[in-house]
Amino acid sequence: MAMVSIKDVAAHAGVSPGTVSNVLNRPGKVAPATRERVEAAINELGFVRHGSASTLRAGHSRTIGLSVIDIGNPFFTEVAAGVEDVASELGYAVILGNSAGSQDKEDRNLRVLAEHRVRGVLITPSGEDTARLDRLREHGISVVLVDHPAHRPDQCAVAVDDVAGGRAAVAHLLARGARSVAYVTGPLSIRQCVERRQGAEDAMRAAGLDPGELKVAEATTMTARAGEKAGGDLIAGGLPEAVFCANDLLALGVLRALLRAGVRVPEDVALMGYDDIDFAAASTISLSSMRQPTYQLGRIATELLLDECDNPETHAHQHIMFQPELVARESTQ
Amino acid sequence: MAMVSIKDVAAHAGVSPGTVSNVLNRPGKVAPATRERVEAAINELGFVRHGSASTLRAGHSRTIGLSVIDIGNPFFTEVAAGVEDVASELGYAVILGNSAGSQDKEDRNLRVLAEHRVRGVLITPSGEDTARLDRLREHGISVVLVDHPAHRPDQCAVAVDDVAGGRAAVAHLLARGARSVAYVTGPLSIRQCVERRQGAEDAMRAAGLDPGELKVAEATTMTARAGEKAGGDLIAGGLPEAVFCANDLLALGVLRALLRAGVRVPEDVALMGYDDIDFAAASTISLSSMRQPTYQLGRIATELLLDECDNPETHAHQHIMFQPELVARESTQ
DNA sequence: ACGGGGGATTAAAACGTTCCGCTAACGGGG
DNA sequence: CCCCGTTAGCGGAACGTTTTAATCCCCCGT
Repeated sequence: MAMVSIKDVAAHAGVSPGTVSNVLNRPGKVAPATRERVEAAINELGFVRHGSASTLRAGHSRTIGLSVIDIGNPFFTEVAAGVEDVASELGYAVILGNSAGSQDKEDRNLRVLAEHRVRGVLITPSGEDTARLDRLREHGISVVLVDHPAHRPDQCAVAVDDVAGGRAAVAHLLARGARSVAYVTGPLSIRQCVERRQGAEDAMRAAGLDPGELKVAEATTMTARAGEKAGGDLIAGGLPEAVFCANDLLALGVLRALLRAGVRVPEDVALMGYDDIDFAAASTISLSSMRQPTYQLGRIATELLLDECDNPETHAHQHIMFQPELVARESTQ
Repeated sequence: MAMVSIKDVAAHAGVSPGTVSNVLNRPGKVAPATRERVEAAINELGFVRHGSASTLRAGHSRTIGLSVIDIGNPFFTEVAAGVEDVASELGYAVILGNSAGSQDKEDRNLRVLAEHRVRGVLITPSGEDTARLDRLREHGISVVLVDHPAHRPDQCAVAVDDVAGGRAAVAHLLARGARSVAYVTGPLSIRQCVERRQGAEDAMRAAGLDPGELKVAEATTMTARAGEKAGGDLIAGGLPEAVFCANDLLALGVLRALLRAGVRVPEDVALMGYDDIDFAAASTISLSSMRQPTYQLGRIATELLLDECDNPETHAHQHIMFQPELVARESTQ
């Protein structure tokens, strides 16, 4: 519990506290001999800068917040890895918040972040309520949206084109010769699910089919278990020639249901997932999927955020929209 | 950027800053009428307490650190979910650090945590170097080990019995009639891998077999890709009757290699994983595995840590050792 | 009517750092 | 040898909160 402060270091090195601070923050400003002496004292005493004091005085911290919808989902995990890598490279700490889809929890998390006077927040919002984010901005906290398009022009956002993704996925299925397609989706309250459906319908239309014929099966959660159930329903209701799932977890569940029922994949039914999580390739019948630059999403969002924080005058807000990439594997031949 | 401080609130409510502080921290101490007036002022002005100032003065923060080895591994993700839930319930923020198996990175992360004067740290250490953790304790930061036995008595730790897990897994395989068993492991620098092997050997011994006959295949990483390669090697080198893998990712890879080669699972080869991640059950041939109370690991570790922080005088250090549970699925019949 | 007790509130001193304005010292050009 | 420019280092105020000791005020008992 030996709290050694900058003053102790100063005394030990025979300089003033201000000089120690300079060694810490602008080493170039201090004469080499003095610097060495101070550094020696720091090591000898085991001094660790008090971040809170620093934040208080300097007016800003080296901390960012990350608020995700489901830390259990490999998609967000990979985003978090990207965020953590960049933040750690630049000496920033990451405070993690898991909203678990609840706006209440998200609010609580944002409040904690505000109290910590984080430099900025990376968030995949749970809903479309932008007021809370604007409130953060009023407190001088930058906000970058992750996997979500921007609400407003003076804001950075990094997203992936879900409409294009849905379109490419279904176009791929149709190109294989499928004429009937089912869409297994998560809750349609989720923006991504809606936009992927929209893309799927676009693809039907482009192929001269009636988009109304896209058979939509809505699962209550986006898990393998829910996918298995949806797969069973599909079998009971008459199989289409191809199935497009809103994410890989659903697709793995559907795959399992089909194989159990003796349906051959892809011969009888072609199957596509979305996200290209690791397990898509590792599945026994490897799963075709739409790859998103997930890790990059996290990296770039963090880079934008820190640029906005560190260079507010030169920073240009950007709305980045990635294009997903089709990965064809066994499940679609 | 309207930084409204406790002083502004005080002025607006016609009280002193001290009273506002009391409303915030010991609402009971202040007369109801005054309290209401202050609360109204807080809402009206949109005041948010400055956590750093609070930390600086109070000498401790409402923040804990979480340092894991691989945030991409579903095991740690689930631990993190448990940690986050408890922390959030008690109003603590969680600073996330991903050591990615590198001691350097872990060191950097611990330094950041120390600077933030976190209340305590939850860590799954990358190696066996305990000095760094002791240094944290000297700075008054409590440390709780997660998925790792305690280094010392005056310390909490929450772990799972890996020797027992390895023993149960291989005993299960032997009980099915297997006489030859292979162990597909991650790097033997990882404690868990070593202990699971030890348990496996125990089980051989208990069944009257020579533990030296356990065929050990060491993969460089604990991923499905590495497992697939190991599976190929196994096939090339002559198949055992049963395979035990150090985690589920490896097992899924082995499974894929076997099925591709036309080996029937479990008829020709029985297969066991470890961790019981969600994808074990979702695999086409569902995978038998050793279930660990992963989420609970995170929850309980956090509860212990916060108890140690909040009730230092009554807190009793605990070394909790969970027993893993065998989950038999298709891959072992 | 007076003194005292106790609850509510205040004033002021920290906490450890940063940063700004100053001084002192030094060296080179005139 | 003086003056000026430059640079190193110092002193001290300020950041927003918590907390302790002191003050105020009201009311009760005598």
